[in-house]
Amino acid sequence: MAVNNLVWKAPRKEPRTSRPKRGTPEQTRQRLIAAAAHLFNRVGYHGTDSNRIAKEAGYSTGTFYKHFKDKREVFLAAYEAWVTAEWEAVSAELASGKDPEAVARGLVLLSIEFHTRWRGLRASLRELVFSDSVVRRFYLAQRRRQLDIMRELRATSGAPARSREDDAVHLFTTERTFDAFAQGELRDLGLHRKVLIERMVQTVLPLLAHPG
Amino acid sequence: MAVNNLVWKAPRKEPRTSRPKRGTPEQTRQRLIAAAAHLFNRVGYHGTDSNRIAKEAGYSTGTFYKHFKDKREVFLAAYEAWVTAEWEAVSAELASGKDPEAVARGLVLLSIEFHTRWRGLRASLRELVFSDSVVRRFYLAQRRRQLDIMRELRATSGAPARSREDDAVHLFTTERTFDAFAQGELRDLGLHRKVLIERMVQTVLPLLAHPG
Amino acid sequence: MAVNNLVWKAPRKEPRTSRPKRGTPEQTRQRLIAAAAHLFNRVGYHGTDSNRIAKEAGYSTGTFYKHFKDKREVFLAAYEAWVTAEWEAVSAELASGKDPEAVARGLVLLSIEFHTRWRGLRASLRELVFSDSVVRRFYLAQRRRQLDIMRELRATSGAPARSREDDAVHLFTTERTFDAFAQGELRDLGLHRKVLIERMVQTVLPLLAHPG
Amino acid sequence: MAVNNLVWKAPRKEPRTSRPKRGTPEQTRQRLIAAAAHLFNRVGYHGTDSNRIAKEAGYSTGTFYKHFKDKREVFLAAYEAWVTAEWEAVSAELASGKDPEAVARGLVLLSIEFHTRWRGLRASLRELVFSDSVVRRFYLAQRRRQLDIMRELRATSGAPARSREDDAVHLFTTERTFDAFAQGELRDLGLHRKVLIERMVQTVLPLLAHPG
DNA sequence: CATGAATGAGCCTTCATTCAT
DNA sequence: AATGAATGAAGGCTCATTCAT
Repeated sequence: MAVNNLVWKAPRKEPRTSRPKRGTPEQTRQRLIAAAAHLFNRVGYHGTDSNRIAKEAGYSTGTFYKHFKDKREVFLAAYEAWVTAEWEAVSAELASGKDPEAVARGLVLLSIEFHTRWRGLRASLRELVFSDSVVRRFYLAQRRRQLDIMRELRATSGAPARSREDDAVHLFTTERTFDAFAQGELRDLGLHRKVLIERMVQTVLPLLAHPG
Repeated sequence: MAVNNLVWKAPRKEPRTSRPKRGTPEQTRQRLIAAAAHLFNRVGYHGTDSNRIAKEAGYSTGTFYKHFKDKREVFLAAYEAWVTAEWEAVSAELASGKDPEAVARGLVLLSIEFHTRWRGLRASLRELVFSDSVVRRFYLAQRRRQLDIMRELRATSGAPARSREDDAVHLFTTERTFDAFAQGELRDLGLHRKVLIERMVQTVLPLLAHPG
Repeated sequence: MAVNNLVWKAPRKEPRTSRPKRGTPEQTRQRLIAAAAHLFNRVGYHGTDSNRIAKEAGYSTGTFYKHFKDKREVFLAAYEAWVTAEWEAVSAELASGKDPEAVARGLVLLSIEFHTRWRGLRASLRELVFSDSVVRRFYLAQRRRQLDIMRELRATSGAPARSREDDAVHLFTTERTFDAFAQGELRDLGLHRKVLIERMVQTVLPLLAHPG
Repeated sequence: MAVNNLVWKAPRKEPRTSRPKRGTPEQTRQRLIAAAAHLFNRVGYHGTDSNRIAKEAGYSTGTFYKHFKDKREVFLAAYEAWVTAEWEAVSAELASGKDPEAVARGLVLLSIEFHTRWRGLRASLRELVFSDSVVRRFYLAQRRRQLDIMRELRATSGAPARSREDDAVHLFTTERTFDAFAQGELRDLGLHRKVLIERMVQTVLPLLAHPG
């Protein structure tokens, strides 16, 4: 429950293929974000062009710029939507009342799904964090928040305290591994999905479980 | 020492500024690669262009295209140079004869240094692996090689065998963590360098040490 | 009159300089074609570039590419506009009701005028027909049509039938001779315009006149 | 016999594929011309690059520019070589002592062969005549000469005098028709080679035959 | 004479963004 | 609020030509 107010903002589910016209500004905005996310995930940030986003959402070029200052702004909005959606899913899983291992497994599967769904965005994110200071600031804010949440989570679950550094390594590890799932590196590298999922479950478990 | 022939190709260190003229094609090529690496590391792959790389190396536009089909090709050459250099440094460290923990610490520090030196290249690499199938293939080849080497390494050192999946998680973890060092995320996230280095040393150690 | 539906498409005459803004796409397209024709006629296909065409039409670089895939595409559009305009003029002349010799003379003068107006385009056309297979296909389609029309024309006028080969030689002869007029070869070679026109009239006449 | 000194300059036959090195300057020059002609005929003037010509001839870039001021200069040299070779062949045919119709047929076949062998050069020629004043002057000089020769030819053969304009139309007709042979337009337009050759023979005959 | 590395003007094309309607 | 035509800076790449060796 505590987790719920960790979420920035209520998400809106939007179909991302239909071509609607005329709605509230907020609807328009959401449709544009959905279209942008869709394209970013298919061809990456640099492979997407803003006119295309508008068209894909069923709007004209100009409308796009009525709602977003520039391309980076949709990117951040899409990024935020993803983080929001993921944390909501995580909250739900944590509140599910299942036993720790089941929850850990649930979280792992959920993460894989999210990373897969948002893979293009993530692939671009890392470069933009490097090359674009605004994206960088935004990203770091999310990151700091995640570390805070993890600490809180452990406190809530009764798991033993860990250093912020350990939490960071945990985040880095899972992030990178889930990316590997999402990008299809596993198959390419001859790794077994099942085995790797098990490792991840064991990595996540200590965060949730009361000590032995 | 077995590791030595794991190295792809001898690297050439080259100055990267000044205004050279009339060199061997190989010299020119190396200067262009060095300039490209320099620029990629400063502003990322999408932040530079081939004309800029040529000028940075002290050559004109056309010279660049005498040596590389396109920007991607220098990128891959720079990437390869980095991988080569890193594996040479790793080999040297492994052959140093120091005790396992010292070697592990050496490897961690060395990795941090390399990741820092090549941070822009790495930041771009991840996106290109996603968006460019040629880069992807190249990257996967390197990756497969790294997993093979790790297995061999452990066999040589007498460390207990581990699944390929465990090795992969290890690579993912260190890769992402060293990136965090390189990109300066630590300071931004309020993490302590020393502590994190210690964690990494403990992560690397099992690869080198005899059990017990 | 049968000839009228041999015409591909209605032409649009458009001014070619000034600085237009906000037109219908079709207007813009026509202005670009007109500017392209103008430039091609002045400096040939290889003597211009798309940016220059756009500027000449009063638009910016990007606008050109909104309307044409590349330079070749405007070239073909301009070529088509010329063929269309010429056939319309030919139709009008044939429907004029004048006596055969007057019509023949009218056709010759008209052809000279058209070849002169479109000389640069024609000069480039021959090379492009050789070097560019798309232009070649387009050109051959026009040519085949011309041969068909000539046969039909003769049938209509009651002139005696001729082999397709004779028609082809006729086309080749007039084409090349009118080009010579257009390119100013006559003066350069010390030939008399009047005399040459007479020869051409005599060449065209058999196509129109009843025998005897 | 008069025809022989109508020829500008003795031709040199050169293999155009081998890659020889070191010879007299004249040999080098001829090899370069041969290579240039070969390339022009394959891909046209604008499709050929000077470095490629040099390489094809077995020389380096610089050598090319030692022998020719620029690309246009080799083009003109190749053009001249072709005209020379053709007139030599024509002379030989005229001096063969065959009856007029056989000679006319011989000339037609020979022309078709030459136009075919030099088709790319010819395709480019027309555009360059339009766009390049130097080429234009060169071309006109050849043309004037051809008209002079024709007049002389008729005088020699005893054929009836014709106006220079008629000769010009003759040249235009044959030139364009032979180009059509060379470029393969016949097949594309559904014309019969045999028939067309016969027409050409009949066109050429009046130049050679005594009246009556 | 010959070499071939180097030059750089110039053309082609894309795409983020603006603005008149 | 929405439209979409238009913009033009920014790259990508080629190729005729030069020049140091």
